[in-house]
Amino acid sequence: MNLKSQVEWALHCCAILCALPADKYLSTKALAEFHGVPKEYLSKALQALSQAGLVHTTLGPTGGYRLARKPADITFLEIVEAVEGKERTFICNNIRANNPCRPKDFCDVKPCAVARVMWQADKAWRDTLSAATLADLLDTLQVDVPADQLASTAQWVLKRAG
Amino acid sequence: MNLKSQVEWALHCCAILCALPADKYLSTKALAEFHGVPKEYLSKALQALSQAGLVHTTLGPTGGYRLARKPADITFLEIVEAVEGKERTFICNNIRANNPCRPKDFCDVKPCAVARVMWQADKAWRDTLSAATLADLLDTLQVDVPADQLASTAQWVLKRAG
DNA sequence: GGCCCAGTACTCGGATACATGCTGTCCGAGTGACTCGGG
DNA sequence: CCCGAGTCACTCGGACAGCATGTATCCGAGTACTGGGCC
Repeated sequence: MNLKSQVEWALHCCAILCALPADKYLSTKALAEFHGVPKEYLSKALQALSQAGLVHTTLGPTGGYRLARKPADITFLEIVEAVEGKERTFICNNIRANNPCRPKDFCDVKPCAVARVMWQADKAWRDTLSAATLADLLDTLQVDVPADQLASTAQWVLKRAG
Repeated sequence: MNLKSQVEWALHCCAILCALPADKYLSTKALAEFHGVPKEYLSKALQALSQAGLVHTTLGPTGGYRLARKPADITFLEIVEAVEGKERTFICNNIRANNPCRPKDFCDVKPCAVARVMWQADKAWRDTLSAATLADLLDTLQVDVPADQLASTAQWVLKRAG
């Protein structure tokens, strides 16, 4: 049970898109070159972000992606769910129904007790992810990454933006 | 990114093993029939539990599995990790290293900021799972499941125990 | 009758096929900006 | 100089291999019960 690598790519791409002027777009090609990942496959992740309404896209030359909202209004959870789907990680097949001691017509009022615990953990995971926004990530990067590297990266983005 | 169905099976099997007298064992065959799952494949999950030291096993006609510890001393996390592995769900490939604006010999002191957030969520998930024990599950079942069904199930287990 | 021993039936455990889904690639359709020729 | 058709670059979406992992199955190794033979 691993998250797909597309999740990592999507998160990093969103971080880069934060450095983009409001009226500009950055293409899949630029994002793929920046991160050193296959362009065609990365586009799948970006399409998912687009369908989820997290990024805005335009066709043609100068086309590409930009964030649809402010970094403070986009959470990690939204990005992860856009790529991985919103389904819970634990799927309950209700195998308790196979219990031979159980009446055939027995009707459960509550979900399986095992599933409830697993879903509670799933919720804790999602709550943590929804508490972190892209703006928080940017703040962290301000501390972690040397200023000159941040500046040159921003310039690289600006140069490739259309 | 879904948990394997073996996780569900392992959890339910542990719940059933709780109803077992301390000196008895329950075979894979019995557990498989009880839950309506393939015997051979279920044995894989039980092997994982055995290797993790959560259950004790014996060979021979009266052989099978039983819990290695008291239900209050076995957490959901231990069972889940026994089957799914202890690795984090988010694996960081450090794609920030591919940033063209980054000095080639740059050495990171901290893990990637994106990964840190993802790992924090992963920790929240695991913390929730490690807070729930099999004893808690039994308490929940006492409330959810009719007493007669619990009793007949316990009797079924006793009958199949060797 | 009691004890020992070989056989048997049953169990776990590892090794082996099949299916599903992630990873990666390719190509065609559609769209917007740019270029260039004509008025 | 202005306008319009054509060209180009880019996105989007689907279709297609390759591979890893989950799913399912089979067979061998080992152990406890069982029945018979022997003392």
